[in-house]
Amino acid sequence: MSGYRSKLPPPNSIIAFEAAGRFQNFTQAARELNVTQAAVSRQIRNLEDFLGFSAFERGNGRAQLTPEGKRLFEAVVIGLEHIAGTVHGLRRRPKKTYLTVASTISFASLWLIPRIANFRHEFPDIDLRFISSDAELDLDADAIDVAIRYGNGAWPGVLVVPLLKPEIFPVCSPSLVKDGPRLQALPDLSAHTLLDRDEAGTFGVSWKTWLTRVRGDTGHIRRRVLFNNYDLLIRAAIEGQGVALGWSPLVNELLKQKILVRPIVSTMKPKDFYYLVLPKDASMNKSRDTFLKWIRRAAALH
Amino acid sequence: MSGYRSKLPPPNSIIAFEAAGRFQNFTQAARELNVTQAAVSRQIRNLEDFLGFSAFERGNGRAQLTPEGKRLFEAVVIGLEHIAGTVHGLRRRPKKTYLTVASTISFASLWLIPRIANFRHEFPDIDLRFISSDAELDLDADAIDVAIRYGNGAWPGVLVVPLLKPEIFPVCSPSLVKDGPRLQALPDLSAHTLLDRDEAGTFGVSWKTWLTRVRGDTGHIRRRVLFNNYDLLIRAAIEGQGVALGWSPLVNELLKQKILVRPIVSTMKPKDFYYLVLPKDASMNKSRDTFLKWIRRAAALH
DNA sequence: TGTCTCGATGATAAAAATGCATGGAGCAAG
DNA sequence: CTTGCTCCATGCATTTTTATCATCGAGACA
Repeated sequence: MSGYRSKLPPPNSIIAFEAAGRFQNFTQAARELNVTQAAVSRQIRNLEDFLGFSAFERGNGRAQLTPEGKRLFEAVVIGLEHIAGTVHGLRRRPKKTYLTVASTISFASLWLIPRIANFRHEFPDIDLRFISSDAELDLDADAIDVAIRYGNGAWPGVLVVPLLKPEIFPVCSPSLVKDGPRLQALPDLSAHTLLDRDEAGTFGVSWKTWLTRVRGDTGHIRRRVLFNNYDLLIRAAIEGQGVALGWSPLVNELLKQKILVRPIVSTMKPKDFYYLVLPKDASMNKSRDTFLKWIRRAAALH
Repeated sequence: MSGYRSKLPPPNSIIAFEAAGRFQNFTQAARELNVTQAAVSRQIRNLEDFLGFSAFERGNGRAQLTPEGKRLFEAVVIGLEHIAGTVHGLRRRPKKTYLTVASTISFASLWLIPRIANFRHEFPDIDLRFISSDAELDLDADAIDVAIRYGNGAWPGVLVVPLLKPEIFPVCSPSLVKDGPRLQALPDLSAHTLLDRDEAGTFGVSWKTWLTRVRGDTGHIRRRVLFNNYDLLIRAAIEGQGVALGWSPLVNELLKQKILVRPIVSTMKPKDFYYLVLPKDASMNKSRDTFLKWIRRAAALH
């Protein structure tokens, strides 16, 4: 007996292979594994280098298991499952740790919450507590481990890491484009109801500001409806009540699912960012580091 | 289902754990895996961090599996064996590759050959061809992939990497020390037969040179026996026929096994090294890289 | 014919594994 | 009860491995 190092492909590649084989799709496997597609591609390549044959038949836009690949896949599933089952039975979960995450209401409801299921699933041992508030919170006083703030990053007494660069552009429901008045270029906005953020909102860009920045003047505005809550504003847009200003990271998912569309390509790129904000004395905290890694990756995928 | 990344310990640690569990000894496991004991120790630590319990009971100079560790070990063996068996059946061995290694006769017989079994075992797919010659060979003409040469490293047209720093000191058989004339300090050498290298040998240090360097003069020499082959010379020393000059990397193994001993601590450190010598156009060659990695590690362990 | 999606790949950056050197703990033998 | 072994742990530096980023090309779809 001489150890499995020489009898088995690189162990990491086996894990990647299992996921890739299950989905027969590297991209999906990558998503599950929380890595990029490129990483999976290379891992599979490593595996195949070791094996000396192709485990996947690439080609027509997909990756299908070859017959050998399939045999291997089945063995891997059985083997890993055997180990994983035992591990599961034996493993002593580390004490649940609590992690407090603060963000604005709109960011939480439109960006964070929709993605958080993935995090809970990946890291069931980390209990999250959310604080959503548009006021600027005191990290220490509220025992906040991580905050997400929009602004210029110049906050004293905290550590600051850029997370997302926003972009602001008109969005509306697909039905409005189809059935409502013409809406293809900036001047067409005059014929529409504009859903606007109540200026009382802390930050946020009003249509007036946006039009001034993008076209130079505001032009004629037929009707404005005001919301003091971006979440409600977007909901109104989804229902076809008018045209809203969509914030890129926040509405991306809705655009992707075609619940909202961008009738006009004009866009505005504010100087400010969404930042991750950490208490300055950020001591070693595994849960927090896990969360940070996760959220930065989630942000990279928009 | 969410992928084994979260259900299994770091995959590499599983491989290390299997070896460590099998030997119940990190040091031996490390040897098998071709890594240091430290590496194994850390891998086990990783595993245990994930598990949340100790897989080994350390303590009295050994590492014994805990009951949980044992359960896990059994599961791991079954799981890995299942995968490895299938891999074994499916794997297409890469075409055997031939690797030509040149060295001096003495280096080959005293250092390389004794260690090469390990290499063959680790990398059965690499076929080695040896060229042993004390003449300086032409790497290209003889299709040599790797040569080991002793000297100052100033060879034109080749790549040169230091491998071993030699040291030269008297050695003899243990019985000679016990039963022969007193042999504890330099002057005692006068009473002994000195086994010497025929000066015709390309390099090599004669007793005369050695004594001059170490003591200033040669003193009285009772009897010299000459060999034109270092291997034979060492063999004579082992049989108790006299005192030889041992070259540190070459006789280390014999010293370790107490087939030879060092009656006198005086030592001489020549300026020259054993070097690995590669053809300058060293194109990508996996077998060669594997061999280089192996030999450098072997050299690190003397 | 554009527009998508999917996988591959070269250049780098980030992360993990390893080596090295060293320390402490037990154990065995003088 | 000291000395010398062997064995595991660990801080620090380095090497090796992995992953990312940014692109590309190929096929699918409309």
